[in-house]
Amino acid sequence: MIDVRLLRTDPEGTRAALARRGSPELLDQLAEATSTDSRLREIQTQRDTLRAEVNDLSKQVGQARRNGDTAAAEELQARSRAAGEQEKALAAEADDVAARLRDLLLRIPNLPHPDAPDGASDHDNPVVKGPFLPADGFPEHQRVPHWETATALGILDNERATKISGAMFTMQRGPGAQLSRALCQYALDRNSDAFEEIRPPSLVTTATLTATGQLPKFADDAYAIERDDLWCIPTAEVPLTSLYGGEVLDEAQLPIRMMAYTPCYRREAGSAGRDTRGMLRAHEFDKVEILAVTTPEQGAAMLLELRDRAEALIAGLGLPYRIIEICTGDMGQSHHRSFDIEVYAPGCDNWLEVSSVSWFSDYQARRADIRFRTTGEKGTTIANTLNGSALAVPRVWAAIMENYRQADGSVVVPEALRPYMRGVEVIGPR
RNA sequence: GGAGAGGUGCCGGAGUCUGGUCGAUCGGACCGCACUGCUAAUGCGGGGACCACCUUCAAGUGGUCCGUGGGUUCAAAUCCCACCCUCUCCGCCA
Repeated sequence: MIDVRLLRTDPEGTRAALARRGSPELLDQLAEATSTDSRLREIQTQRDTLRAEVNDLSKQVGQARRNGDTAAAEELQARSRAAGEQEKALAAEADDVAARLRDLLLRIPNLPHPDAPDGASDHDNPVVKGPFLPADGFPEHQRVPHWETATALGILDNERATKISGAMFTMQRGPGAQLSRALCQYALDRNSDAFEEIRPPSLVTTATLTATGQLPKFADDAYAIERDDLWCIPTAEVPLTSLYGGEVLDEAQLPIRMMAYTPCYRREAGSAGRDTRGMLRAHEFDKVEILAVTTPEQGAAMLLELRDRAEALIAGLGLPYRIIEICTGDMGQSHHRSFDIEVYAPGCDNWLEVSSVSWFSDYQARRADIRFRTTGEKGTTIANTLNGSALAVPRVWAAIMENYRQADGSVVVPEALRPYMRGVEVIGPR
């Protein structure tokens, strides 16, 4: 959620910043929020005045009763009742207006960072690093889609996954299953120098899913467990961001760095029929997420730290990659500034998004109510949150199947993963 | 799932039966000052969060906050209802 005060103190700047996202309806919403906000404050002021009157009269009633002056007490009581009735009506209106304002604000996206590139869609995302490709290109034996290679090797069994759970579910077997786990372990181990490992719940409350921005706007993308009013997490970002929700931290604790491996659940509501083969898009997948809670000043540097860490993981696997920056027209609702790491998959002849690193400024932290206090100073400040996929397992798995495929159809295990593979160095036919 | 107990400020813990003088007793921690060669001890003083108004530096005024949300009342930490969470016992269970 953006700060309502911005609408009052810098309406022009706020409007200009949001205009960069390229959505005209958004500016209408903004105008509506602004007028709703001033209406709310007007009513609140009136309501508070009436409340003060009721409070004051009530005190006098108590006083009169103690003095045994029943007549005066009853007269005061009647006046207080009348004021109370007016107050009640105004309070109800204030609650209505406040609810409308909150709903509007929850749907207004974050302001893009001044340095975020302008653009209308994903076609305008500039490459900011790379591409890093092998000097002599890709040999013919790497031009095989991973699903063919992996199915032939008996390590991918999507047919049976579909039998068990339906379309868009995947299943890895044997060394393929080991490889998935190895990637998780690798990503966690490589960041354990600075990040606390968390094993959070995968089912969360509606409030938790609202804090990170998935609700109310994107309810269709998430799996709901209605009977228990819980939701399956689409990413570890959701529980980790809310971990300190509702708390006031000490500035000295910041930045806080956390990481988690979790399964991720996505309905992929808008993507039916897309990427149906292989491992590129599934309702359930594994991911290691890295996340930070910082002061506003620490945000910019942390964004680069997370990006560097995500990049190091991909580079450490010897995969061809590039880094793109997300332009204003392609940014997610909560994003302030954001980078994607893409790996090249020669078999699909596609750049695969394997990591997305984002700075949310105080947008999520305001929803989650994460604040910090500076020692010796009054009041609190809303924190900043950032996160990045350290490693999205299935797409990296797929990229390995294609980039490490040998002429005989076997797949070499990248050096960095071998410690986790029980001695398997090459995945051959089973 | 059943029975019982409980949820109050940074922490501990009163207040709830008997509604008003309770944003809240007391203690600890913390901060400031005094005392002390330094520490400790002691003494004195100070506290939160959030919203609006007013100034917009400081201060001030009003409102809200005693798990959450409703209700009763002139007035609710206190009475009523629902829900959430914690603890103990029972049941079930990897």
